[in-house]
Amino acid sequence: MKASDIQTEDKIFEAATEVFQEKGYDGTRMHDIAQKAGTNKALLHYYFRSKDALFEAVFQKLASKLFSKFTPILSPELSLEEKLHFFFREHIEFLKENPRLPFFIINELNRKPERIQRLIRNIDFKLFYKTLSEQHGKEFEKYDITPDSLLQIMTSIAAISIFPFIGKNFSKSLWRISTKISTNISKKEKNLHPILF
Amino acid sequence: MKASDIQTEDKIFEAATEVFQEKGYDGTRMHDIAQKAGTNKALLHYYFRSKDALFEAVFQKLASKLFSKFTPILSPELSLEEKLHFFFREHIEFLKENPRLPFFIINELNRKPERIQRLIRNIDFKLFYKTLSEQHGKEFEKYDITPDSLLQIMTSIAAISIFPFIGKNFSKSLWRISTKISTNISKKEKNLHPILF
DNA sequence: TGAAATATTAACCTTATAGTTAAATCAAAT
DNA sequence: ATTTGATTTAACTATAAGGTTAATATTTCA
Repeated sequence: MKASDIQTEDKIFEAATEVFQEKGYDGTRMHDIAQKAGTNKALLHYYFRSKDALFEAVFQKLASKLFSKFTPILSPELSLEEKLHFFFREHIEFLKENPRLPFFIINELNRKPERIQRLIRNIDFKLFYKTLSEQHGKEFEKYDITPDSLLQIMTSIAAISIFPFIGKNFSKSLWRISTKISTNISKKEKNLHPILF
Repeated sequence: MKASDIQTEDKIFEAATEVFQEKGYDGTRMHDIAQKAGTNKALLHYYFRSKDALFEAVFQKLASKLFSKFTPILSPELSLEEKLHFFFREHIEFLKENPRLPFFIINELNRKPERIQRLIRNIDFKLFYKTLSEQHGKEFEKYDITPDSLLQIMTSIAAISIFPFIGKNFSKSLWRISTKISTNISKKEKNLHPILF
């Protein structure tokens, strides 16, 4: 095995990771990945057999990378409040470094809904809720949190932290304009479209 | 001009609307649209010249359809609280009927960021904030809402209402499993993956 | 070293897809 | 009914994209 072996395979994998995240499966060209990796198409097939297989490898890696960030929620050392703080701090920090990741995952889960089953199969929700209940039962009662509302609450928390990254380009543009409001004098106050968002 | 004129063009447009929303630009095949519309490819080009042109028409229609839902926010007749109620009720109702719309818009805004400029160009944010201030100035002061935090708050509101639809397939699966928790006895409490979401 | 295993390249193949064309059909007005 | 212009169809073209192959280069290790 030569020294550049793993390097080349890694280069391809990294390039694929970038391009797939950026363009999605349908928008990605094998040629583009090869170019980004500094090699040629044939090598992608040499190492990964097909576009599907390469994509699968990238997806699995990225999905577990994202989902592993949720581990601390089951940690017995943290209070509910600490977990919330931890979640927002760590998770948003992570998303800053991987801004395209949530959108990518959601997009591909939508393109191939079968994936979801495979991802979720491994979760034992009963055990999950039981564990949380044992750790935070009193807090749950205090806040009237049931299995159903827990899921709702967590969805909202996820929404607030993830959404700005999903609509990043859009938010950024809005932000840029909105900051101008404080400093700029409006030049013309004519036609306002009824578009907010 | 014959009677079936508008009908055929409309059929194509509707089919295109469905397929583009479902698969995105890259994932859409002209052939599929033609089939769904009950015609053939050549007709798509006859009426809409190119895939790009057809897509552009669909996108513009859908974008204005979505954005027009935000109009009531500037209505002088409603209080801030009424607007919030109105927003959640109407907007979520609308999303129930067009579940793929937000994802579609975000996806395509990301694929062609230039679109954002064109969409946002028409918004006079200064006037927008001024109008809202005049209508709800006291409430804004009371809640310490500034131009910046207003945008943050609206992003969070949008996030909570839109996100469940964006991650719909995923949420649905989670929900289905989570409701089982209440009724089912766990068969095996073995391997729990550290995956939450 | 030199044979075997592994890596790399360029040229080629096949299929899928956007787009075209030219002929056929149809509706309506003269 | 004939002409005219719009509509529809099927067959075709060009190209882009995924994938293959066979020849060449490089590394490893007996």
